[in-house]
Amino acid sequence: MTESIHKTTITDLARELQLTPSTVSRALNNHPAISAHTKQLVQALALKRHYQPNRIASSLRLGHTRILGVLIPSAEINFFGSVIHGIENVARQNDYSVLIFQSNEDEHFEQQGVQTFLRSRVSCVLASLAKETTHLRHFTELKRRGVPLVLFDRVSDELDVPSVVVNDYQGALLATLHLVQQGCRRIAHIAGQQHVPIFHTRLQGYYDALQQLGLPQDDTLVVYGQVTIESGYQCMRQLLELPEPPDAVFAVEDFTALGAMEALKDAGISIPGDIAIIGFANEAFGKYITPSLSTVDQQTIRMGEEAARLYFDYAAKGSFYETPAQKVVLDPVLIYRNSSLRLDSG
Amino acid sequence: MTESIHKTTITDLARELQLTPSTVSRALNNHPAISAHTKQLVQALALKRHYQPNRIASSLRLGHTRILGVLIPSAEINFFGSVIHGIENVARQNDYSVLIFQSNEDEHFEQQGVQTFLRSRVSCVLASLAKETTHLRHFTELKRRGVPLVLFDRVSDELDVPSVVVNDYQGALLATLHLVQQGCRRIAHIAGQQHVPIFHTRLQGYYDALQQLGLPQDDTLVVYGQVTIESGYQCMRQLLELPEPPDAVFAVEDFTALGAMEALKDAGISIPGDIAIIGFANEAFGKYITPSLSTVDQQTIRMGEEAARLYFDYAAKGSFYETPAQKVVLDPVLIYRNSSLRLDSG
DNA sequence: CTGTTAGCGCGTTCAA
DNA sequence: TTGAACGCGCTAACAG
Repeated sequence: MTESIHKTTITDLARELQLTPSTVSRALNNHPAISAHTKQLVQALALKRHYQPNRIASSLRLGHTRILGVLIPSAEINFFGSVIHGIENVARQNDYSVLIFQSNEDEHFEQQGVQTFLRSRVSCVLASLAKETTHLRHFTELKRRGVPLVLFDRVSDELDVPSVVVNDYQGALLATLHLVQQGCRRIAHIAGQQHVPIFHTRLQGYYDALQQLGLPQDDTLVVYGQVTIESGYQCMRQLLELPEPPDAVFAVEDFTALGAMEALKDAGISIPGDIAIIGFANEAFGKYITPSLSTVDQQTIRMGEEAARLYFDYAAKGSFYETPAQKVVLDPVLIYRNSSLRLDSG
Repeated sequence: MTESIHKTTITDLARELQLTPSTVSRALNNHPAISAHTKQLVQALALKRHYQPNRIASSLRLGHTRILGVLIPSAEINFFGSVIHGIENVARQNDYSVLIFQSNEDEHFEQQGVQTFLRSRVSCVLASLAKETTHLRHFTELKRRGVPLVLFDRVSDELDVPSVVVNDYQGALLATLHLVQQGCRRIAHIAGQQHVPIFHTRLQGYYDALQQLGLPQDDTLVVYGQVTIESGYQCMRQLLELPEPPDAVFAVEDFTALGAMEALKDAGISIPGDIAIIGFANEAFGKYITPSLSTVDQQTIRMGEEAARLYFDYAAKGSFYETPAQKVVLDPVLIYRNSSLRLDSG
């Protein structure tokens, strides 16, 4: 289709310069055994003829594509958009390209994605698992074939491959400590479903922070929600009905925090004066609501950069699967905003 | 690198079945001239040997790659993440893949992106121009070479190629009409920099709506801002100081609207009771602020889908550049939320 | 219905 | 320092 325009090849250049394709190829790739004169000649003509090397032919010959296959649940989710941003920037610096495939949280699509990457002969697959993924065969298949695989964010411990995640535990710890530092003493936690690993981890971080500070652990201060705005609202109402309500709330993520804030506003309770609030994830809206929402940033761009770097580091060292799989754990970053700042110094 | 595992080829399959590679190829591609028996035989063995067709070889032979090259300013911007989402979904349905390149708003990177796509021999380029792009040579080059090019959102009229944009004019018109429909009569507009086409268009839509309704055009009700939260705040203050302040504000986009809302809150003016507000762009935060922000949705996912479809439609019809370039103009969709709803029926 | 032949464009032996 | 020859894996034209 639509292939009327003739594309210049090294053969064309060779013919015009009375050389062989091999020499032209070498000259273009800056091979040491080619005279400076010839190189100049070839490169000048290549420019003049608008020569563009055919990567397909080159890939076929070389056996690899310089393409990173990125498998994500959805590009529409901000988190993954940022990760793509990070990956693509590092890829570009290494003269690699990025192929995108969305699983749309469907295991079947995920398998299809792996297959597409296999067929495209990508140099590496960077993946974040779909929520509903139960079987990991398609990923072990990649490994079996020697295709480098790096996991990020939604990882699996069963798969023994390099990965990068954010330290949820530490994020929860820091968030809780921060509230105490602001003078709060009865810190509540609106938790998520405990079968989801990250939500469970955040609860642990919350508990351990209290323990580290010698604060009592009051189980009435922990309520379990559904990780939605509405659920955050309900959970907050529940906390307000306590005989001794909290003076601060650490919400498992920002939407929950938002719901909690709405409940407080409706009840005429001041934030952070009466009750301080902190969320988790640094969603885009947090900066714009009133009061602005303190939260824990998950370093999404860096996550993408690190994932890509993991591949390049291994590739530089030689083979990918002969080194033990490195697990990069990113430190989350506290974002101090008005919903939790009671003192002047954050 | 890391290529120890042997990959099955059609030749391997052919040898094992005492056939020729051509027959195997045809069987796998479901060629009509192959017996059902042979097809079954081949396909069974392909499965058994975990055969994955080599797309590189196929592309080299066929002369095209079934890859869409997507050039965007940044994957971190929500808008473009959604567009990618739309593009990838349509691409996948057609058994195409999506290659991503970010210009990071830099013309030099943009050129580099086009070059990468040229070398990768993508089947089509879908692009949204970088803000600072002045020269269009790299794009005309694509056209010159017969590589299909579809522009979306940030398009250029100089380039005579298919494109898809959202109807900003109509969005502004609808937004203004909506405010009037809610009983407002003195509608103000916080405008953007008029050298930016979309901002200028929105102003026109605003003017024309007033004219259509026979409302007076009061130039003191139009203030020009910088399209930031702070600027929105200042512009709103300016409007409040008028001898006859407005009873509604159409802001050129959501961040401006947000700033305006903050100014109103600080002044103790009720939204929408005293002054109704509507923004533009349907940014993620609008749903979550109080009151929730009415706005104009730009149909980002559909924009991606339509852009991809534009290519597939042309490709199906034959050659890309022999048909006049179609300009798809998407109808924006009004999102009615609390910042503008004074009546029960939206 | 299947086999034979050839070539897509490139990079890499081996030879000179 | 350059050339000749070959093959990566696949598909399409031509034969039979």
